[in-house]
Amino acid sequence: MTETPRPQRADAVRNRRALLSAAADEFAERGLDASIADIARRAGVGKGTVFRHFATKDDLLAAIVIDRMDALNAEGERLLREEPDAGVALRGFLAAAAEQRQQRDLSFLQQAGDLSPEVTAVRTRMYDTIDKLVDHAHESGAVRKDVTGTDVILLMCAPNYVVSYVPNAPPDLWRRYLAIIFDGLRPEGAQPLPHPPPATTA
Amino acid sequence: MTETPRPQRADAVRNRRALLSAAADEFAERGLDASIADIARRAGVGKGTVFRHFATKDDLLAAIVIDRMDALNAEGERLLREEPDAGVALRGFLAAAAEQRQQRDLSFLQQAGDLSPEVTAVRTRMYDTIDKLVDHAHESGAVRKDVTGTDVILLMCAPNYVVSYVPNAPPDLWRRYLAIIFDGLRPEGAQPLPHPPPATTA
DNA sequence: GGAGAAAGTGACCGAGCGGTCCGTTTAGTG
DNA sequence: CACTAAACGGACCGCTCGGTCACTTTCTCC
Repeated sequence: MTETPRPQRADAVRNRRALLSAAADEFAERGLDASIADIARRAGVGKGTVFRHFATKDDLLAAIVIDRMDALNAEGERLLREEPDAGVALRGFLAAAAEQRQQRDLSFLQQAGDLSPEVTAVRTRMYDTIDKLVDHAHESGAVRKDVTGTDVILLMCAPNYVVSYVPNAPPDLWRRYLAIIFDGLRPEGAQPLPHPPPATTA
Repeated sequence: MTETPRPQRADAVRNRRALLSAAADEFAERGLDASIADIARRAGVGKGTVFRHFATKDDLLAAIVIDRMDALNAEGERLLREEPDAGVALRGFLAAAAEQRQQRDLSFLQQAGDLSPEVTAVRTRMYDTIDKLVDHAHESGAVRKDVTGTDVILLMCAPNYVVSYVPNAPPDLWRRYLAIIFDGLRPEGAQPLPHPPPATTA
């Protein structure tokens, strides 16, 4: 039943990879409204080629988002499996998220809404992983009980956001703000939170 | 020496006010790329009128930014004068900042860079006020010593940022995240910070 | 109420965008 | 090597945007 969809031509796979990489760079430098023309030029191909590989600009963006979220989720699952200290695991995940986004300024990723069912799927998977990390951290007492997985998802991107307003920020300044926020998550001396958590994000 | 620059006509001041209000609303709803044409329509004037009052779109934005930052700074100075508990004062200021930005979604304000010397001036004034609030909080022991004024400036907008990813968020959800972050600023049980603070933002 | 300056208006311009289309090039195959 | 389908390229289209300008309307003051 499975069709044999004639493998892609060599130049096509090469160009697709170049395009993905150029797009990530370009989005990183100019934000979400980097132009397709610039991306094409950076990848050394014509504009038409971009649309041959990705039907719309959003599809191109979705491909990048899926790639990164998948990698991040994999790291989360690895920590879940291999790191016995639940607090260290959660913090390690948050660090990985911040690092990935800092490496090439990928903060634009956050602005990407629901681009496609695939994006929604990989995001849901990642949210599940985060929920598990937070549950374990609750059980081990590393994180205050009134903080939910959704809270952590929301706070996850805050260090990068904060750092993005520092011109020429050193590449690991985010560690400072992650530390402050993580301290806010710890149970010691925590004040009761003034507002119920939001429902889980769809 | 002071010239007497013939006061503005009545319709001019009326339209200017309408324009500022319409622009704030429009920017709040559509972000920074709300179009001048839409703003003009909302204010009930022609497009040409917008440019009569504000030479460029950036000038219009700058006028709004100055307005809001000035108000916020005034509140900060009031707290400095009237609130004896330095911890309460700092927290009150952060709450005022979050509230102002939430009220009409003004998160776009953060994205506004250096639009004009006036913006830079009012921003510098506000930063001074924040520095004083933080200094007092240090002295009274309400805030950990290794957190600087610049840190607070950077973290100030994080609650709004976080909430902006919750669809149909209740209007004071920001309080939850301000509480978490503020807990991270308190000296009790704080872990040493892993990275030096950035230099004061110009 | 009338003169003149100030303010308002919307058609218009040029630039840049995402996306299309078709003639051309090129990788794979027997 | 020759042939074909896949992939490429870039001129082109329609649209929207910020900003301009010549003309009209409205306020203000005597």
